[in-house]
Amino acid sequence: MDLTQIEKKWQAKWEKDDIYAFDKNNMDKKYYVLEMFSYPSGAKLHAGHWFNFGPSDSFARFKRMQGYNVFEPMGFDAFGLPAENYAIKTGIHPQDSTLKNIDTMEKQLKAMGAMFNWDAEVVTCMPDYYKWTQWVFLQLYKKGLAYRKEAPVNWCPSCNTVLANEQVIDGVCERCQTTVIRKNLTQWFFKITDYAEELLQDLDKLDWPEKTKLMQKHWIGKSTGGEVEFQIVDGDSFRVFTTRADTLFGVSYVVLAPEHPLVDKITTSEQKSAVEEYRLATQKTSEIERQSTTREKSGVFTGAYAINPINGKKVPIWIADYVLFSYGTGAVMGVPSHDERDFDFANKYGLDITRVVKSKDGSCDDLPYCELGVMVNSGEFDGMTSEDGKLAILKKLEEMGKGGLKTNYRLRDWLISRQRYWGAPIPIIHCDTCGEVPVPEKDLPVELPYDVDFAPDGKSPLSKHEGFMNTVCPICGKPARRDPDTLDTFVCSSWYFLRYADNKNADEPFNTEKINKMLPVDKYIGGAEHACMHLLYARFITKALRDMGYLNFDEPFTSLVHQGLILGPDGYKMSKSRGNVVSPDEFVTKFGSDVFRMYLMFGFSYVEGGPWSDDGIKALAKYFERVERIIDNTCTKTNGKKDIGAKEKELNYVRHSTIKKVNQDMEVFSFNTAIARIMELTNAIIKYDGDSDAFLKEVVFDLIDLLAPFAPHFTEELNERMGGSYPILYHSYPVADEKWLTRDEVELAVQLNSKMRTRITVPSEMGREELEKYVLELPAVQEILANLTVRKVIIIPGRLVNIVAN
RNA sequence: GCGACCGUGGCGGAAUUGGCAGACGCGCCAGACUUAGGAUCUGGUAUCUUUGAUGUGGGAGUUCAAGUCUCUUCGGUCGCACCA
Repeated sequence: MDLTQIEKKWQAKWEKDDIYAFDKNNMDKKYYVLEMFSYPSGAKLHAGHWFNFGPSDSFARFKRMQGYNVFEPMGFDAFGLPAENYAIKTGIHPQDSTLKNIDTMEKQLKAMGAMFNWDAEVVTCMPDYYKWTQWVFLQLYKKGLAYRKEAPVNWCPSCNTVLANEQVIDGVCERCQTTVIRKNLTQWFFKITDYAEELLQDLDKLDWPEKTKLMQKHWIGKSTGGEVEFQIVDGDSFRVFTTRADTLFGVSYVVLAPEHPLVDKITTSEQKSAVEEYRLATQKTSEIERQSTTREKSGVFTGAYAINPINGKKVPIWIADYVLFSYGTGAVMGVPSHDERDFDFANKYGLDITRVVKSKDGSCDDLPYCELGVMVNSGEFDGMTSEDGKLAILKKLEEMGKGGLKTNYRLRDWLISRQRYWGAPIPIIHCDTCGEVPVPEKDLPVELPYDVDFAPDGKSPLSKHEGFMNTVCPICGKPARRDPDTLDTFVCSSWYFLRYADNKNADEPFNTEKINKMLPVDKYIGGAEHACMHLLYARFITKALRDMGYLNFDEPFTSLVHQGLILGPDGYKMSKSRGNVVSPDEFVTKFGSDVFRMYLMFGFSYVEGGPWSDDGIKALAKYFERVERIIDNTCTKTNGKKDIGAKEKELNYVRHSTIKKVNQDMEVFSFNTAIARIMELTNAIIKYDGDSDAFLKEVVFDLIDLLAPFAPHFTEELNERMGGSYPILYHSYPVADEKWLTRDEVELAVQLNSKMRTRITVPSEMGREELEKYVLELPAVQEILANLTVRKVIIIPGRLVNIVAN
């Protein structure tokens, strides 16, 4: 069979007959399968794209054959840095390269033969889409969930531009090797932290991989503790966050993050130069480095002192880079006796170390002692346990107006502005009179101009485009300037799954009633690298829109599956720079898309992925030929016998156990084992040498139906030869008949002291006692047990009998 | 550094969730058919000193029973907030 030929033939027919059409009137059985849309970076799809889309499409087909009304849309996440960098390098405009890439990728995706609903397509860089991305921004802005503040960015002093983290290699700019510093710029943020608690709580509702939920949980990073206010001698006050208020009496110094605004105010003239030098050095250090616990601690004394509110003790104020301004209050208290990090720090700089907690059983007297225990040297709190002491101290501080209980999250607000060209413009106008003014919704979209100089020179590219920048204030009508920044592409991708359901709507981003029926997504499929960012942002936007009444569900993705990564043949991630990118095209041309797709599904665990190898692909081509031979042989058989004898019974057992297993495996994306089962059924059909032709025909029909989601074109062709109804996609997926799954006899393993001794075959309905007696009386067992006393017999029905004896 | 995950034949990978380790396939070996074979079919294929013993990165533990649970150790992969 010429597979590439029949693929073209069936694709044309399927398109003509519109067999994938989603039935908007049958919402009761809707099933929304969504693969994370792709970024049109390279010109072509690589094997990894196929590994994402092929198997998940097979899953969608499986659901369709189970009778669901399947919606499987596709689109492109088209804004972003790579297109812009490519443009800077080559001069090709991001819009041109992106649209061209989308065009090629669409063609390739169509050639795959997936059941995508192309009429629902979404492309994020088109004005009819980003208009609504801007709308989302405005709604959050109105709700007080979007705001501006200063924030540090990676800055290359030589290129004069903001760098993405991935453009910073070992602390230097990837383009010019200049040391990258951290610089404060005014940036837009979304207040995702307002939803921290709900984002955390609702994880329990989700059918997601446990590890992903755990990662989000950690990312949100809830910790309950308290805040303590320290008064600076002759100055302001500041608060520290701590989870160990019970150690408050042991504070021997406090530390501010080097970026803390108070540092300038409090630093004494003698310490000025040392502090300045330290702050400059900190600018060059990344947060990941700063948090490293193995790195030697460093810090500088500011010359100022603060008062510990609990005991009035005067302690020095230091700055140190292990304190992050972005977490907690940007200040911590140093308790060397009960914290490893503080202990090292105090030893290095000769600070006091006072023990204030003892182990409960007096067993451990070493410092630092980081466990909970019993409080000592803590005045009125002596003798309290750490657990009680924490609360008691915080309660007292609260009475004094110097602190209290506080829950802290590691989650930070989402920085959404980018000083880049290739993104959705931020729909805000800055007016000298009226200040920050949102663009009226009727004026959306704020269109991204084409003729922009996006060479990096220290400013947002849009700020240099006078035609774009100059506008009038919607409130007072005076000349005003547009915001020159664009939105993070994660904003575009945090609501696209809503637009799919209503992508042609010109009046609103989506119709509430429509999406309430279509959403949430029933099965979301994509890479695990999105565990924290995209998946968290999409959850946040969904909840924010819900609170504004635009939709009525709490979570966007009910069930989530991560596919693994297909690595290059060398075992490394595929990348152009390594030159290990595997293109599917030559394999698709040679073997056909069905063979290629099924090879990906059979040769790798879907969740694990692994290094590419084309060793097994021929095997799948051969397998297709074997199946084709079976069909052709079966077609020539004509007798109508359906008698079920021993041979038929055996084949029927394999048939129904295969069906059962395949159905189970498909649900959990265990495609490789599903295919292995189908191969076993194939082998059993080949071995069958009975003469009940009509029965055999039934089994063969089941075989091609089972295969249909994996090899849609091939099975459609075979189905036609067999005279089955068209299209095979509308057949119902085989369902196991339990009555054929019980066998008359079962084989059991017989073990002595857990070691395999022999195997026996017994009637499957044999009871425990009868079985025990039977086994013990077997001559082979008698022989083994010659000089032994039986202590116990363990029977696992259908599996084994273990005789414990000595 | 922090967090998550993984480690099973020559290879890709299974193992009903604590119950016969190595399903299915590749590769390899032998045979059949053949002028021919990179086609097809049949059989074999964890290791060893093979009446038996050993074996799931290494070491310990729990259990009648451990690839699976616990501890420890080594190695690898992914994420860490401006790549998407």
